[in-house]
Amino acid sequence: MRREQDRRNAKVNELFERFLRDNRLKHTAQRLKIVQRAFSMPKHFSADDLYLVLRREKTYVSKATIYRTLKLLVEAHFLEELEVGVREPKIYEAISGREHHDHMICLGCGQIAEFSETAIEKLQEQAAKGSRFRVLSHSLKLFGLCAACDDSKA
Amino acid sequence: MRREQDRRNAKVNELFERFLRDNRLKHTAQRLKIVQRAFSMPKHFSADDLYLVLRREKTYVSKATIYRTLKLLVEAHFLEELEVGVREPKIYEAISGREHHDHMICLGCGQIAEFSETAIEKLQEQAAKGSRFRVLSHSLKLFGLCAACDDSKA
DNA sequence: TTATTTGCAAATGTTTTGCACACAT
DNA sequence: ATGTGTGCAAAACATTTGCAAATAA
Repeated sequence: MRREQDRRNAKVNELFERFLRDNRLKHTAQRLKIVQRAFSMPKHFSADDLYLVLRREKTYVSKATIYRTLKLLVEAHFLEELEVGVREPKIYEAISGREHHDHMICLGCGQIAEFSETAIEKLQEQAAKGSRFRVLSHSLKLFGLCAACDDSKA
Repeated sequence: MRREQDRRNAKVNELFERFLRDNRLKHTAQRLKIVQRAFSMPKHFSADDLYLVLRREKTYVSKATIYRTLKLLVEAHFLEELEVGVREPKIYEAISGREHHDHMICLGCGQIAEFSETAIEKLQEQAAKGSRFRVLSHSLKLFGLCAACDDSKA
């Protein structure tokens, strides 16, 4: 579905340009490259993954700029940030209108799978309400073994 | 309830000494001090908090030893480790036979409150089972504003 | 023109580690 | 005696930041 991918890219570009305009930010070659690639990366990637991909295709953008731009994209809700472990790099994923979801992280191979349970969300809200806590965001991660790693360990 | 606290300390000391014996680890002054204080700290503390408390009471233990011992205590299930943010220090809390619980972290004041919902746990298991994922542990954090911070912002 | 943005190198801050010495067993 | 544990300083390492040069508006 190359056509499909192209359409999505065009859409992202358009949204991003509007975002820049609206916030009086500058439209630079680096920012555009970063956004484009961020949306054609594997579902989960780190700042360094992106840096390396760009550089492999001869697009030299400094890491500082990668970090600054990813942060920008998270604030603008183009990307979501996922903390997998304290000393590990942050993982990013494109949002593109998808609903929030949670993650299952395999301790064997590092693979990250997604799931969502609106019922869980409801219970969270309920628990928070009990302490008059206003939930702004949440993070639910299951750590364990994916089917493949579990089998190979059996 | 000073009496109560003393009893708990005695119990922890006993359990810890058994743990050391069972694992053929050495019974050192530093380890004992660290464990004692870890169990009489505020509910949530960082390695550095503990380091500073010890040092205030003239117990000089190196940070390296604090870190090594806290790691040991987590492995031995005396303490649990809580990741509040990627670039923030890890937070520890004593377990002492309590059940697992989740956390609500106030973005205003940093306060950490606890809650637990067995219903959520059940739903997690269910979601995981769908992908043949074996859950070994999980982390659920709600980020938002505690009642006080929410009010002061209104 | 001028306020942003970039790239570089240096700083950050928590945690880990190598190594020589000290110490529990 | 000898294998562990400790303290120190240095390393690790993802991310951030100061600053001067480059560039979009």
